[in-house]
Amino acid sequence: MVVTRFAPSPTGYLHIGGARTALFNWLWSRKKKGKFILRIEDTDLKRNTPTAMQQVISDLRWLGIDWDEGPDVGGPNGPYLQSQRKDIYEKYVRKLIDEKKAYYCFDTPEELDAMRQKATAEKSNIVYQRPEKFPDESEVAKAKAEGKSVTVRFVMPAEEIVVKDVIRGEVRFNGAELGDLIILKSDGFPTYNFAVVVDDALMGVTCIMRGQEHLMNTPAQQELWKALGFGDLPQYVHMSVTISQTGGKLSKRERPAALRNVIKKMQDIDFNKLAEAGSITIEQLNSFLDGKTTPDMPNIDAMAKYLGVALPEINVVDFFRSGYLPETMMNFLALLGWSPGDGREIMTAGQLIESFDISRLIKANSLFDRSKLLAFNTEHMRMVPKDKLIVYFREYLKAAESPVIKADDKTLGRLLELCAGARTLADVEKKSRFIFIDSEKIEFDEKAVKKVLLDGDSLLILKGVRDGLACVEPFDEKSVEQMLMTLAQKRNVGLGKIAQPLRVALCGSTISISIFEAVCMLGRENALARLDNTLKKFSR
RNA sequence: GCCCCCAUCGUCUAGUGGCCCAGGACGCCGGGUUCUCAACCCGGCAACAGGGGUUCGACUCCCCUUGGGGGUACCA
Repeated sequence: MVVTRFAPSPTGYLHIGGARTALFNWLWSRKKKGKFILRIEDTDLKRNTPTAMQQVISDLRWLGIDWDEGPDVGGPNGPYLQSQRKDIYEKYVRKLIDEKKAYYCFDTPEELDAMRQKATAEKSNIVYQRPEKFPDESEVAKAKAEGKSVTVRFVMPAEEIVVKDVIRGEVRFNGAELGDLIILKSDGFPTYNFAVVVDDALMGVTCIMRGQEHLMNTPAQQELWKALGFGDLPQYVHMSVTISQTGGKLSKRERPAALRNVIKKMQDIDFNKLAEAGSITIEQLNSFLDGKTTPDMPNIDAMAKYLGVALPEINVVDFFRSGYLPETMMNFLALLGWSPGDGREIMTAGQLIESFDISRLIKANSLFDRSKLLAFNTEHMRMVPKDKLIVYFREYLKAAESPVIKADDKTLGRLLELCAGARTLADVEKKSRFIFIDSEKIEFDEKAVKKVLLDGDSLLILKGVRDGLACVEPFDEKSVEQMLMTLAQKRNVGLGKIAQPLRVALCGSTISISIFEAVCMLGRENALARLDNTLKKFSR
């Protein structure tokens, strides 16, 4: 049976690279009717965020990924939080020490740092010098009593280590250059490289699919696996990584970096107000602008909101907030480094599972291209069943705190219909929100007013439109359209000359849903009042 | 510095020695349709990083160069 896993460390929201790794593991387990495990790698106490695990879980669920074993659903191989498996790791560390495959060390971080610096200065490779004789238990007890830090290192065989990778074939490493890695930290927790091996083996993982940034860790993990006597090695699959448009691995750093660039390019920023908006001090802001420190994501987001700039989406939630569908994300991510081979691109989860195969994973890194993502979303907006789309839309509106949320499901459905061909849920919201806000709160786009409202005899035309709307019967989309068409014919102008001024008069901008339908949704009274308002406001 | 991985249109990719003067998709450009935006329809531009081999024949195999990415932690 194929058993795959996704093992994030809970440091924040799930970002797009992690989501892709999770997705491939999930697809493969589903395709092979095997198991998919979610494990949380939280052995670094310093880095863990208390809410991060929940964020990762909800992001995965939003994407449509489920798991057979995990911290929230349980399973026979738990616990699924590494921080709760300390005793298990200790047992295996003990085993290695007893077999002389691992040994105690008493170096302080400062000493190790000095060794590294010396090596860098000499431009030589840093390999830990294994002692002639391994410290025994009495020495350990003594060191502990003296308050020295105690770690455990694995004895790396000084020979060629060949890793068989599904994507890359045989990759050769020199064990002597790898050196003895620490497997148990002085705080008693295992290091990543050790914990992964123990957990993957104990949880029965047969296929390890992860980013190529882990390829260098693999020879050590493989040797550890063998030294621990865990039997058949798992399949290793080191996928290409997703790189960002600015170059480099797609990472959380991109959002702060983008904000920093925006701030530097902008003129007349009140830095005090900006810091206040971001809930940070002016010193912290300056330090951030100098590239020395990075505020937390909520502070970054708050500042971006204050400046009215859109930061590049990096985390799964960013895409949700920008109005993308989970179907889109899954589909698009799956096509980064993989393709079904028959030219199909737009696919449902079912189709992805059906056609997925690790043998078709490609070696080269790929760039995350937002304009193609937008095109994918446009397709999925069309494909998702209407009732499901309404649910998504409502979730989006809620998160965006949009006034459109006041609408009932029927209206939401109608709005979605009217916006057939829209690229994102955000577009639908933008085109319809004017219907749900008070007339006094309509914001007029300066350009639109100048170009459409104050152009020619638009205001005069609007007076005619007003009279027409006042008496058109019945007050429905058809009749309104008919009335406006007749008006256009009478004045011998195109419909655009009538509809555009009306649009700007009612919604303040040149972009909205069908204006005939919008008029009806507003209702006669409302529409007339808003029209009067506008007329009064812009008539000289 | 050292180690590892990678290299087809701007981007995602198809391509496993002849089917390829390289196919699809997004984007872009031109045109059409339209009450706006989007969508839609028609047409167009656009790539095998460079240099050596191997072979009757290389996008496909080998080597070098260049370029890109990753790693080099008591992070994961």
